[in-house]
Amino acid sequence: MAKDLDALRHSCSHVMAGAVKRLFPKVKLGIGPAIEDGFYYDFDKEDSFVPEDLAKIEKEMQKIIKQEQEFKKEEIAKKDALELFKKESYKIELINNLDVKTVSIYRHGEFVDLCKGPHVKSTGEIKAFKLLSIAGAYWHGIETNPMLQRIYGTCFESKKELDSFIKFREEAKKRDHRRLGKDLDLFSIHDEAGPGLVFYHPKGALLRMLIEDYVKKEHLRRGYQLVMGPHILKSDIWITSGHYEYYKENMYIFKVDKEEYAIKPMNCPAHMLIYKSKVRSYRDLPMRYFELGNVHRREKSGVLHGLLRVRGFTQDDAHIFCLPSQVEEEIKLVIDFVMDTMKVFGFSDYKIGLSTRPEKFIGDPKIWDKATDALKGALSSKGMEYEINEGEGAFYGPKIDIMVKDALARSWQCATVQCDFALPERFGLTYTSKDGKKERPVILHRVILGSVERFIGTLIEHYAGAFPLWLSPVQAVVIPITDRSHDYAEEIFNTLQKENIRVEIDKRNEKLQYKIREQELQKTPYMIIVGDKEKEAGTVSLRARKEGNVGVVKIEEVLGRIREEITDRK
RNA sequence: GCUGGCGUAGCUCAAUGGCAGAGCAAUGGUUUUGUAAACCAUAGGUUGAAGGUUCGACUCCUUUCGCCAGCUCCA
Repeated sequence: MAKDLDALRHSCSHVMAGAVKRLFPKVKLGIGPAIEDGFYYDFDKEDSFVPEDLAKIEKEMQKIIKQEQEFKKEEIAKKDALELFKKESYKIELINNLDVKTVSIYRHGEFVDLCKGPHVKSTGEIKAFKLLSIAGAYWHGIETNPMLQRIYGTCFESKKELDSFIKFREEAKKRDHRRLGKDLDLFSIHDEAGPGLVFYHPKGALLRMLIEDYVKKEHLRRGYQLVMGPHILKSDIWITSGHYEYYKENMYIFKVDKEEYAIKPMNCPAHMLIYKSKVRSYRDLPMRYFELGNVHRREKSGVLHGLLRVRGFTQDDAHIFCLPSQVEEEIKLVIDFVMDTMKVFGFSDYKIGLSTRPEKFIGDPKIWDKATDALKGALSSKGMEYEINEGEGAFYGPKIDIMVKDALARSWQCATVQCDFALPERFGLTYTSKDGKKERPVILHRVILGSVERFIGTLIEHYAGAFPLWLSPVQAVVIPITDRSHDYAEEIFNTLQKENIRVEIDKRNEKLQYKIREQELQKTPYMIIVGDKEKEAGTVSLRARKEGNVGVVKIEEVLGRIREEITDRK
């Protein structure tokens, strides 16, 4: 079924290109594939498309669809294709790069495109489509190539599916963490202080603390040791680590008293130095150093995105020093750790990628193969499905990436495990083996959440701001109805606070409805409403997020309910 | 960084070359309220910044900073 949908979308992209060609005959065609949520087509056009053009193009597409033009495939000789597309320089380039004698082309109406298909039978089969946006995109996705104009669209088998897709996008927009971050007063980012630098407001800082506390405890429980390094290190260290050569563009470097320092973009060197501070035995391994390491990277301005892509962030970073024979077992433990953690935070939708040796690499290819096999072995022993990203590994070792999907169905990398053959070499790390020889340990870099910032961003979108009770910055609000019940409300407030429940009291001179509305918008899990009746009977009126009015209960009941919900998380 | 769009009060937006405005929020009052927005009043602005065109610029032009949608890169 998915294949049919791809053909439909791909056909729709041809129809769009046909319409664009009719309206703007001078444009040159790039490529136009089906993608996960629809399709796009890249065009080279002198002046840029404007949003109004999308409506015009859609109208023209409707005409083509109405005419029920047949998609016709032809196999033609390469030289004939070169002649046919002689005005389409991008197509010429594609044809020249094909190592074949004949190429296939598809026609509908007057439009013809180099294409291997498949397509639907007729343009009339396209029932529900919509053009979504215009954006720039490099030819072949290479930064140094000319930038073409890409029109994104989507297409479904029915109007109903299209409508629900559009609706999903609107819903997703509402839970944008940047919007919710402001509405829920969690964090802010200030131009005047620097883009990509996050300020945590009291509720955001509390949320972060809760996450970090959990993560720290889990690491200690799983045999990691907590370490800490400084925020600035001399450039010499970055020369040793290789970052100075490979990563300088992204580093904040400065001079003090003729000595050059850099703000750390990564935590590795500190952990290397701690390892190196002593002679290590094979008996010590594996050693697992963990740090909530705050790093700064000068990311390109165009890539910054709320909390999901920032310039200063905190990684739940660990380096595992181990024997080559321990790699697979350690990776299995990391995968377990990741899966357990994702479950605790409520994520179930993720995708795993395994990146293999790139063209430029360091180390012995045999060790690479062994490490890659260890990664594969760990994944398959866990019965996990993964995609292989051929040649996408870092120059220093292969890696596993675990992506979590956000509300806009964008995948964000959270957890990653990377083998590293470079750093032990560069820092001259050794351990003494059984037979008394100096050997190199293998290093695994790994993060579980990835960056705390990014993780909070995805959490906000995942829960649409309605965090589970254990993560809610404010767990309950006591709302007195009139000032006659202020004393009683305070009594209740104190009772909850004594139980370590994060509670607030709203004594403002406002109507009950008004206060409730505000707390609903703040996604507060529990509202404890007290008026004359409750005061009289020694009860409270409980209102729960999602459920609405629960009714009149004893405060002990509320406490029990909250305690249970908090311990439920694991 | 690149392509395109956008930048007006704390927030959401209006004013298309001719007196910068509304709703919400804030503040002061009135109201003592029963499960998603009571009422009145007050205050709030070098229209992101700098320069230019013009009798006159939120509006047009240049530069710059930032944001947004993508591309490239990435935790």
